Amino acid sequence: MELYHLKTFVTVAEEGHLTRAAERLFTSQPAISAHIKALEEELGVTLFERTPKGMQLSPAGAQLLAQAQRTLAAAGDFKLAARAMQDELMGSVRIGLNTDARFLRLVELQALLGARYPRLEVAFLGGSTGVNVPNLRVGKLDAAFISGEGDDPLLSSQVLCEEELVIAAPAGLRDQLTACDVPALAALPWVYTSPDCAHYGVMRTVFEAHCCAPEKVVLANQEDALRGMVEAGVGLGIVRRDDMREAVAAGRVFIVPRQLPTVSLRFAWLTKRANDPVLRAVIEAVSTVWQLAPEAAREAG
Amino acid sequence: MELYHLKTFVTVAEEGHLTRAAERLFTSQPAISAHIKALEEELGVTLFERTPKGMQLSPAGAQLLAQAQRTLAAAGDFKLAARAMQDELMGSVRIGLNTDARFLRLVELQALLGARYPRLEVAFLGGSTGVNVPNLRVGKLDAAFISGEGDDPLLSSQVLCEEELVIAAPAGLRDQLTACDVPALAALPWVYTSPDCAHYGVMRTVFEAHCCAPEKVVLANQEDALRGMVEAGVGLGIVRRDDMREAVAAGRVFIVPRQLPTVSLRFAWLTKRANDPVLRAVIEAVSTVWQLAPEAAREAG
DNA sequence: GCATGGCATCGGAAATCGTGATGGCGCCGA
DNA sequence: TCGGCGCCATCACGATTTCCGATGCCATGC
Repeated sequence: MELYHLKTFVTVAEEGHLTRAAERLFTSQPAISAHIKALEEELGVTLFERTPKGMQLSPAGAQLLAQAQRTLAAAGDFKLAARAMQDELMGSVRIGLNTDARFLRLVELQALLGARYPRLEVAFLGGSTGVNVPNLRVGKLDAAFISGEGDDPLLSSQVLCEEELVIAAPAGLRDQLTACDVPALAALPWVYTSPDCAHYGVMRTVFEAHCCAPEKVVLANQEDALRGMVEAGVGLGIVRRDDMREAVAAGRVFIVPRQLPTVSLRFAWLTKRANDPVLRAVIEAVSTVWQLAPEAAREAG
Repeated sequence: MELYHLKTFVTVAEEGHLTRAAERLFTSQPAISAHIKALEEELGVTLFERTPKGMQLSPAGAQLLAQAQRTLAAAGDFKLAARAMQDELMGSVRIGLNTDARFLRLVELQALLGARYPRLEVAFLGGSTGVNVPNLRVGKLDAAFISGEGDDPLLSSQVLCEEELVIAAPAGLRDQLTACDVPALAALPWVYTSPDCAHYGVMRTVFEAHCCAPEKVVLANQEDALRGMVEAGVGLGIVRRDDMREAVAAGRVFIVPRQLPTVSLRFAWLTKRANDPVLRAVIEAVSTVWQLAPEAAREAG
């Protein structure tokens, strides 16, 4: 028993004639005659009384008609639902964060994704560059914001902006900071990040160029934790300039006048998953939010 | 899109492998691969993600799975319902009556039909032999009780019993009925029936044999009406003997001691509909109630 | 009595479906 | 690192099903 049997059954019941039903179904009368016959034989029930005027539903056929229509309706719903979602992007995407939401423009990204793809489930998972990269590799994340060069061979990424880094110092240390040369800075207490963070690389670069190492006091893996400690007077730290504006204006912190190399904020994903339409949509949305041309996406070095 | 596509879809979703699904469906792996492919192409939706471990439902496929199962369930219900009623007698039958229910053993007949065929709708429609026969011919009745010879060429019938008829007279006429010869009877007032009633034929036969005609007073088409009029003293009438026992015992009526020919009570139907299973079942039930051998059914003369 | 309209049946053509073999692709263990 | 393995996609061919046109039968209506 197949759907076309049921379709024929219902049509014949509605039309009352094999001939008319055949016209409505764009086929021949013998064909639907065979459909009805096959259905009746399979079910062991005579569905119609054959009269000289046409096909009249038997009592059993009348009872079964409703269920046949229900079945066809269910099939129609199925098809309709499928058609409705044929172009719609579905699924879920897990995006790793490496810094605060405002800087990453998450609200705008979420708004854009929500408007374009209402059935897409987006999860923003807090973290850091250091944890995001391995999570990408093992599939715990689908995409992530990272800072640095993006030189992982398995990852692709696009640059969103250059982060301007500065050395921030607590106001309480201003007296000890008469000279701003590197060795003097190294002698002061530092709040440092984990080695897998791009800021750590910047710090290391600066000090290694002068063959000295900073005085490490405490490790803060999370950016806001590091910033809080700097503001609280624990020590110096490397932060994004715009992240410190408020504290600088309030006088709790000052910026050491020394130029640092910038690091790239990137949006990264597993190269081999680049063809996933969900991923492509997210990348496209990120590009839009950061006002990049779509071709700005580039393979990782 | 056919049911087997949906069946394959659901099975693959449940098994997670084309190969296993193929085993469960007793077919080959390329076959169901083609099913899935055809379904996906028709719907424009990828239902599965192909992984090295097998087939994993895509988000769209997961959403559609439930509706596919609903459709299959509806189809299964349809089949089940059909199978359940494949041997069960259904439909409706209209049976014409020509006399009182007790004499026709309607309670027993109804009980038997109800027990054997719970889905059969039975309608007993009051009437008389005279109206039942044309109603049978035009299809207003499916079967009927009639009295007489059943010589209609379109009808078949079986004899249920012989009705013993008597001439009943009101007690008030006893004085005038000293002689019981036919001419004397003809001179008395008669309650007569319509010409299409078998009793009328009996009356006519009796009087025509003696070349005289009864004094007609009033026509009573319905048996109980005739009986009531006889009891009320309106005139003589021809009735079934056992129908008058009560009135005779009560002294309201007496029986004229004259032998009358009997008429046959028959159960009749349209010959060309004799193969209708519903009709056959009803005929069989009537035979049972009247304790006839099934082969007692005979063609009309 | 003939024309009409309805369904059932039949034989051949056409499309469909199923099968077995084959190939590509990841994964895993040696 | 390299076969072996499991899995799915594809192909060509054979078998089955399906469809069509023609025909026949039957009941009805004019």
